[in-house]
Amino acid sequence: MERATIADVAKAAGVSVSTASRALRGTGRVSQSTRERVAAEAERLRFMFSKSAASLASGRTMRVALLLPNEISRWFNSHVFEGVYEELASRDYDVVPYVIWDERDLDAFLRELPGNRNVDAVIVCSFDMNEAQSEALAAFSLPVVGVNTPSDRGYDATVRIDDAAAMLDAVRLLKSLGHKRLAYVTKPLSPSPFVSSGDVRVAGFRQAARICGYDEADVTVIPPLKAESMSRPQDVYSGIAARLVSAPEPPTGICVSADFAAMLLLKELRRLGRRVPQAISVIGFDDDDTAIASDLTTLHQSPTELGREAAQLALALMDGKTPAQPYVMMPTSLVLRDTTAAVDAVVGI
Amino acid sequence: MERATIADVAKAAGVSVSTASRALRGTGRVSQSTRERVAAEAERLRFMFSKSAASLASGRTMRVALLLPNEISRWFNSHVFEGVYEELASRDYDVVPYVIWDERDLDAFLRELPGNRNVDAVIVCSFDMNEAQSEALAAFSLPVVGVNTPSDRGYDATVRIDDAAAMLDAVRLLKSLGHKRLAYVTKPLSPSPFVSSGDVRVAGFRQAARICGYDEADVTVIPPLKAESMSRPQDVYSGIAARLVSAPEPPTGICVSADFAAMLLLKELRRLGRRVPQAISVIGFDDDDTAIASDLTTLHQSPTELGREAAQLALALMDGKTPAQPYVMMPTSLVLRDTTAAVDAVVGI
DNA sequence: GTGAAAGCGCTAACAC
DNA sequence: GTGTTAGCGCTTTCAC
Repeated sequence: MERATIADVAKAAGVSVSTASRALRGTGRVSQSTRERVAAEAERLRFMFSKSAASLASGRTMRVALLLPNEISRWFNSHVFEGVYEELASRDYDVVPYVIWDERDLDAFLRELPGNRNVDAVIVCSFDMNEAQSEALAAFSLPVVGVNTPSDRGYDATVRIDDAAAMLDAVRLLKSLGHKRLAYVTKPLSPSPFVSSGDVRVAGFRQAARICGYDEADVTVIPPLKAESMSRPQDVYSGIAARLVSAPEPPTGICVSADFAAMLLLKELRRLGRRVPQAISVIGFDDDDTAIASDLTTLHQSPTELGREAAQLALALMDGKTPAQPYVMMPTSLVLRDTTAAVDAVVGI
Repeated sequence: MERATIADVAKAAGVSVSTASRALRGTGRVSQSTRERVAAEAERLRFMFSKSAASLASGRTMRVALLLPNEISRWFNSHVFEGVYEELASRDYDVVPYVIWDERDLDAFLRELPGNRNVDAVIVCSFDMNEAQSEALAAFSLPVVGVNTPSDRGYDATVRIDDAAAMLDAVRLLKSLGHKRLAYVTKPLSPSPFVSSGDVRVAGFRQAARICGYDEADVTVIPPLKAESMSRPQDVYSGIAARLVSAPEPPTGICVSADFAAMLLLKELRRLGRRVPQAISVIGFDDDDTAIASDLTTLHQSPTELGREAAQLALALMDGKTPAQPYVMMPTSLVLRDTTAAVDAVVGI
């Protein structure tokens, strides 16, 4: 397939290159007849724009970078990606992922990409950069929008879920079911130093417990473990399950920071002979496929929506608009399934 | 951040633009001292290459397109993406996804992208194009590599899992467990007309049954349903479960084309009072998180590996090499969990 | 080992 | 409405 350039199209249609450009892009004033003639020739010659040439000349790349702190395939990441893609693709933008595992990757990104008009915007997902790093990013005159970032500093816009409200929903449910002692279990840490630590969520849980009148002594928080320190992921949860169950006053209402972790914990609790939900209630977070598989009561969130919202903000910013509400909080919702029940229902253990 | 161009760097280092280019890219002969001087100035000026300018001048875009027939967030897609990304990113390529839902999307892709040097290669995932379409793609002088495509025609290289061998593993297991009647359940069709239909897998199952000595009458195949035709996904499986269970001679060994579907079917079978694995054995496919959650015996496949392999082939082709083995078949492996058991163990129902 | 010069294919003033 | 003219920031012969 011989590459036809816009010059070829222009010549074939008997117009100048600039007219051909205007006609093909629908900008400026071009007569109906010329427009059609040019379009016909372009079609005939199988003309395609060179994105590189267009970018170079216009300064707009039609490309936005999506920064991820870990695997593209993770539930959260891939869903955010999907949302971002949907919005951006419909406006003809390409979205290019960059997985940033460590400082080296971030440095490389910062020193190679955002400068010389290589992307039109950057969307940063679940990232926790230090001040210097986010300043470095902000220093480029590019829209930077964050998804579930720990703070708004350094971002032109951010989108996040309302962790505090979510935890309040969960704790209120447990309270209403009569649970006297609660626990919060954090999923293992990702190896990337940039993943948001989830502190907001734990803090939200603690605060919710306080609001609902729980005494600090009745609230256990299991901090995250390093995933690598364990042979099998399962082992992490058998340890935690044992610890929870063997406490002098075992908690009966348990919140877990992610469904996958909740699912594993659930298995371990049952393996230890604890009946869920009869003896212990478990609430997950995310509402992913494992929650469905485990019939897990959980807090539903929609990372796809977060991605869509983030992309819309990026779009607005790229258009030079100032979003009316650049810092967006998205709701979660409690999904009741089969791992929560009233404490009154306890029969045996 | 003021954009420094290579000309600025060259001037600052007191060399010509071409020398600066050579120095920065490590190509051609440049003296050690110049190289260092140029590097230092580039660093100082925070120089970054303009990808567009480089592409335009060199004809290489350092970008490869990944064509997906449906959501980026799907287990298979996002894992292939991850594998592709890993290989390509380490060689400095960007990978840009394009979700092709329908003919319109494919036309748009075909007419806009691959031409004028907009990508260096195309990787096509689980795609089933017609002859004209794959010819159109092949007509560009670009490497095109397929992942789990129904055929090799039109591709410079393909990577796929060995569906036939996988199904043989599954059927052999069921046979060895004493199951007399088998069934194969296909997951609902995706709305995209381009997703590989999975015919290879069903054919593999049928063949495996034949090889293992099953009579055709003892083998049931439930064809895929249109997902949209159902109110809830669950309903699809309650229907199928009822149908399987109520047959005059109900099958007791069931293969399902995907874990998520197997998991839903499993729930329905149990809801109907059938004990799995005591009365019925179920084998899934994929080995994703829902398989873990459901303790599902399943055929493990690694889409990440497929992606890596595909990317390596694309890399070789872009380098102008001819891969020794361009049509690669990857193995699956049977993972035994808790949904398969010997028929002898049947106690009650 | 280094420099000069000619593009790569397009957009964007600016004229008319 | 349409054409002319400069570039955009690089890479790449080709000289020297």
